[in-house]
Amino acid sequence: MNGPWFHVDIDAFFASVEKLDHPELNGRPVVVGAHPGGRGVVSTCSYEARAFGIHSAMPIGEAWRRCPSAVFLPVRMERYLEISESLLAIFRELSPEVTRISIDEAFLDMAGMERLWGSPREAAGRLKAMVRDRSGLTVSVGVASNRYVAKIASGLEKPDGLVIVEKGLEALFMLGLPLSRLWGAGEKTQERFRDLGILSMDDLVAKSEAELQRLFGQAGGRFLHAACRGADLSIFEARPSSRSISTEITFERDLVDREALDAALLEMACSIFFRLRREGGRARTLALKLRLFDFSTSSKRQSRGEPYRTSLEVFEDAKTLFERSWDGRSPVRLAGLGFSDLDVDGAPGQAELFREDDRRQRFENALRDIEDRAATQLLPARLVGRAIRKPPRRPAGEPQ
DNA sequence: TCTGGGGTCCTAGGACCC
DNA sequence: TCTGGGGTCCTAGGACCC
Ligand SMILES: [Mg+2]
Repeated sequence: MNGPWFHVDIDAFFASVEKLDHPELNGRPVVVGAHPGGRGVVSTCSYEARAFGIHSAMPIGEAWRRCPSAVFLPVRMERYLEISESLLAIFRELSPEVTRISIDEAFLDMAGMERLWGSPREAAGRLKAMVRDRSGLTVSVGVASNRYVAKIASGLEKPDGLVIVEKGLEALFMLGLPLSRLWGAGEKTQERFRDLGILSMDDLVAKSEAELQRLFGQAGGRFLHAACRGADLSIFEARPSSRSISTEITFERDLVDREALDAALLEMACSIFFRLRREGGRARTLALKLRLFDFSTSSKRQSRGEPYRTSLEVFEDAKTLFERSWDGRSPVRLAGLGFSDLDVDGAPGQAELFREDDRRQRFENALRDIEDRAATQLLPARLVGRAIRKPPRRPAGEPQ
């Protein structure tokens, strides 16, 4: 934890990749996200689109209204992952200690790298040049003595930014920022700040940790007390393994038909179970999420004594949870299903699994590979064709 | 304008045990 | 008999991030 730490953030990542793959889009507003006219939001958009007030998480319909001439494209996650990997490889040329924290962000521990790459400014310049020359993308870099401050710094001069915070100046750096730059304090917390008359970083710094804990809870208060003075509570510490697996789908139209809902449950049960298997994990807790026509959202979960062994077991419990959750009448906007208590340690357990005389089990283990290759959905005949698929998309690159 | 999908972590209350 | 406290597990909901 000595630093300096680099936080590297790829600029307008998904939209930039689309421009790389479709150079004719250069200079045009590009919106990557849901199908315009359907239900969903903007995932990422180019800076030209941002000039129209479009931003991530905006309902796609509003983005459309703001700029009908923008190019609307679907998310091509596999492609972005591929590019993301190649950038990570570049980062690893600069430092052996690279931690990816999302598809377009990573921390580089640059401690002791001065001899190799010169000052942080020189190293960052080199990093940006390598990325630009080899991928055509630009990144924004934040440099600081801890990860929290580096993360905030990288966001200040996007795109193609570089902000360096000298060691010892972290608190001063934070004091110069509006509260909205406080990573980890989102909409609700900003609202509470206003209600409490906390209008600037100075106001927050003036509060004692005990006071902040009284106002924002034990963990929240501790976090805010540290964050506003540029101290790092190791919130970006590498996590050992994933703790949940889930999937959810917002239907193009609200559903009331039980068979169609069952088909969705089955599809989701298969999906999360296969992902669980692929990751070599075990789970004993299943959670169902429902969002109704009025956007009211609820969840129900249920634990059992032994880990799930087949997707059929998952499906059966999913139906039980669903019956306990749904009134049978209210149109359902979204259904989701997930495992919330992954146990990866005692995980693979393949020997044990194969010892059991469970034909369905073996069948599914075998199908795991097929699923990997073909992403085939496995459905009982009764439900085949009933699964809820989003309508086919328009060809990529077509302006709407 | 009409609100995605994938996650992480925290809180709080009740059950149960020591 | 009553009270307190702590730990763990479970469940529901919420805030937040990309
Ligand atoms: Mg980014």
